[in-house]
Amino acid sequence: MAPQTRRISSFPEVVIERDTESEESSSEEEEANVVLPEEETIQDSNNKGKTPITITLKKVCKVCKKTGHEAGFRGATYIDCPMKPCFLCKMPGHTTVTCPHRVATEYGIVPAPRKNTTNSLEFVFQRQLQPRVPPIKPAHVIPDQVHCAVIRYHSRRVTCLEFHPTNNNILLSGDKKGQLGIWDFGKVHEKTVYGNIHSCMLNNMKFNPTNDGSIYAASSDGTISCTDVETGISLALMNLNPNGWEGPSSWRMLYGLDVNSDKNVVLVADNFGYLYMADIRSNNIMSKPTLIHKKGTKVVGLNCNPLQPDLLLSCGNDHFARIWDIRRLEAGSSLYNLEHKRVVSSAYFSPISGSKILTTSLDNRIRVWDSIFGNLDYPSREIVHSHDFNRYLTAFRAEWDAKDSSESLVVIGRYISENYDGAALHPIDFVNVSTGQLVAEVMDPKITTISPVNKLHPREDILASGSSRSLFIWRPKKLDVAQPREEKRILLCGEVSKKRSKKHGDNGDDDSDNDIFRSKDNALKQKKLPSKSSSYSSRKNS
DNA sequence: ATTCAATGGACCC
DNA sequence: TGGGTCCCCTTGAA
Repeated sequence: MAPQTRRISSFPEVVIERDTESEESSSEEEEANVVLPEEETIQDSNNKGKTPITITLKKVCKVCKKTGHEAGFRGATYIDCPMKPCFLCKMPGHTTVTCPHRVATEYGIVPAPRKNTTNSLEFVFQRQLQPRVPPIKPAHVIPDQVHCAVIRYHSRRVTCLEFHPTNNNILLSGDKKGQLGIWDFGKVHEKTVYGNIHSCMLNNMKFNPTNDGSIYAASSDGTISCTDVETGISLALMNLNPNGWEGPSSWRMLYGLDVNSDKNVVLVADNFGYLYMADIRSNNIMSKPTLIHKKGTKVVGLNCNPLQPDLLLSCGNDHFARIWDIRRLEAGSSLYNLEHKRVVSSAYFSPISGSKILTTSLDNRIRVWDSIFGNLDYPSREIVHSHDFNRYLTAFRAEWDAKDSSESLVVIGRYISENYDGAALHPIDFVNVSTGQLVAEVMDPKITTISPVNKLHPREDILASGSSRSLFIWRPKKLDVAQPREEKRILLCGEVSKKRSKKHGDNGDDDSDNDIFRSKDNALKQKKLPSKSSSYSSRKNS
C-alpha cells in the first residue's frame, strides 16, 4: 500500500506527447496540456502489480486532429475548428462566430450575377474594406404572450407536414416509418395515427384538390397512397416494387409529389431520376416514366405552378432544379435548368403569382429567382443560411408564406445553434427573401432539438414545425393590428430559464401527457419562471 | 454520465 | 459507374 503510493512520485512517468513539468502548469486552461492522472485507479488495492501511469495529453481538435485548439461546445456556444472553412458560409478565413452572415443576415444577399462568391481572396479583402458590418440582426423578440402546443405521437422523425385545405385546425404529418398522423390541434389532444399505409418513409403528401377528405402520399416503399383522412382507408395508386425486395439497385422509392389540379394527375418522382404520372379518376399510371434528372439520382421535390399547373418544377440530388412543361415531356426537354452547388432539397414556385422560385440547397444558400419570365441563368439572390445537415435529420426546406401577398416571407429551420442565455437553441427563421433580412426567429428554451420541417398555415398566423418526433404549433396570442403586417407578422419565443428544464417529451411518455399548451395565463408566465416550469413538469409527470 | 448506431452524400480511386 | 471511406453543432435508447 504505502510503498505503492510513494512510488508514484518517484516512478518514471509515461508521457504521451511532451511536456514533463506539468504538475502546476496544468491549471491554466488556455494552452496548457490536459493531464489525466491515473492515480486513483493505481492506488486501488486491486491493482497491486500495475505500474502507475500518468498520461499527459495535449488538446486535440476532434475535427482536424491537430493540437493547440479544440472544436466543440463550450457551454452552449460551439467553437469552430479554425482550420476548416466557415461552417456557415463555407468560405475560408474565418469561423462561424465571426462569419459576416451571422452578424448580419442581409450580408448574404448576393445579387445576380454573383461577384464575390467566386473568389475567396476577394471575399476576405472585402471584409477588410468593409470591417464594420452594421448590426442589423434583430434582437430576440420575446413577446409577452405566446402559444406553443406540442404533441408527440410519431415513433420516428417527422418528414413532412400538411395543413388541411378547409379545416383550419387539422395538421397532417408523415414520418420516417411511413406513419400518417392527423392532429386536431384546436383540441390539442385529438390525434389519430395511421400506421399501416406505408412501410417506410413518407416523403411528401398533398391533398386531393377535388376532395379535401383524401390525401396523396409518396413513400420510399415505392407506392403512392390515397388515404381517406376520416377513416384511414387507403388505396395504393401506384406500386413501383410489385415484386418486393430484389436488392437495393432495383428498389424504387418515391420522393417528390404534387397534384396537377387541372388535369387531375398525381405526379411523383423516384430515386433514380424518373417522373411518373397517375390519373386520379382512373387510378391508372399514365404513359411511361420520364427521366427528368440525372439517371440514378434522387428527385426529392416536385411542384406544379399555381397558375399554370402544366409548368412543373423539380429538384434533386443532381444539383439542379428544373422547369418542365408536362405537355411536352421527354428526357432532356426541360425549359430551364437552375444550377446549384450542391443537392437541392426543395424548389417551389411562389404560391400566389407562381412567378418566383425559391430553392433550398445543401450549400447553405436559399436562392430566389424573382421572375420566371426574366433571366433564369442566375438567381436574383442567394441568402446564406445554415441548413446543410443531411444525415440523421430530415432535409430543411424553405417554405413560402401563402398569406404574404408580396411573396417574400419564407420560413426555414436553422441547423446551427445560437447560445441563447446559456441554452443552445435552434431557431426557426422567418426570412424576407426580397431583402435577405431575418425577420424573426422562433424558439423555445425547452425545445432543444432542431426543427427541419416547417409549414405555415395557408390562412391563419400559425406555424407548424416538426422536430425529431415531435410536432409543434406556434401562434401569437394576439396580432397587433396596429403594426404593419410585414414588420411583425409572427410573434415568437418562449421565455428563457437559465436552469434548463427538461425538454419537451423526452421522458418516454407519449400522447396526452406530453401535450402542452402553454401561456394561457400570462400572469403566471410574467411572474416567475420557476413556478411555470415546475407546473410544466408536474403536468408532464402527473 | 457515456456510448452507440442509424444513415446520406461527397469524394476518392 | 461503383465500392470504400470519411464526415463539425443529431437523437434517443442502452
